[in-house]
Amino acid sequence: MPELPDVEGFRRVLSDHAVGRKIRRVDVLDPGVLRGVGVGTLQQVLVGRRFGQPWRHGKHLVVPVAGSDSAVLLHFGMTGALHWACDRHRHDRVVFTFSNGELAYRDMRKLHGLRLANGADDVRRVVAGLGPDAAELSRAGLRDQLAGLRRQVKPALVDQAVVAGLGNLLADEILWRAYIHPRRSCADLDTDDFARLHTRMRNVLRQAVSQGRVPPRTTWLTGRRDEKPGSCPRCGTTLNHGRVGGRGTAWCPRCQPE
DNA sequence: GTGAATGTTCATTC
DNA sequence: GGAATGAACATTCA
Repeated sequence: MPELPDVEGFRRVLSDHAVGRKIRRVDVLDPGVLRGVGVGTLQQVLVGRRFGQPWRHGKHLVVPVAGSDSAVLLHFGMTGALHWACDRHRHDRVVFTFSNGELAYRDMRKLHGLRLANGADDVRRVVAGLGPDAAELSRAGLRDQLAGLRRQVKPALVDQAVVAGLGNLLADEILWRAYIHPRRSCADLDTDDFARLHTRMRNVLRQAVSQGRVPPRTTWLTGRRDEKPGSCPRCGTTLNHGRVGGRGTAWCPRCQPE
């Protein structure tokens, strides 16, 4: 689930409820999600302190710890989420308790997790390997990242080192809207292709970010692909399904010619 | 039992 | 060196 819009939603959850509140407790229900930090250290650094304003780059969420140079780094893998003031769930892995409620880091598959950065350099290293954030990317910026790459366009879009924040579903959604076949080479894209790609990307992100998720609407490709095969929301043609860059991919054979 | 699932990383092979 | 592929991580679901 978590792509850029979802992580932006988690950022808002944190920002709306938890920022500035004193952290009363940190309960690690499953140490399996802690990466490179132990339970004791995490509690020592956090309990009694407050979170500062969280920020996001791509799918990474950085949560500064006020009054220290540490920061909690969150990545949600494929099944992670932040929930506020919820009933305990079996996949809650870490729970932060504040005076006004609880914040749970919930993750079924535990593919990623929670790290602790010590100092600004540590934080910088997180972002260092990532491309520009998809939501901030200008048209020229997008072209700069993709133009001339001898790769298929979909694998390039989901490569976090090229553009940060797009995942499997969003990439398919954007390509479908831009009338570009996922297997086309970046090197083949012309000025019009880049223009459409950028416009559609911004549009999809704006709508998805406002909802904090990729909307399940049936006017979106994302809302139809699970019907297997499902039909194109625009022209009604039966969708194609295949593997591109090793990932399950859906596209409309009519709107997105090879 | 099998395969696939919205993510990332590492090894291998062309 | 780049790019594509497959496996690995842990867990659930069809």
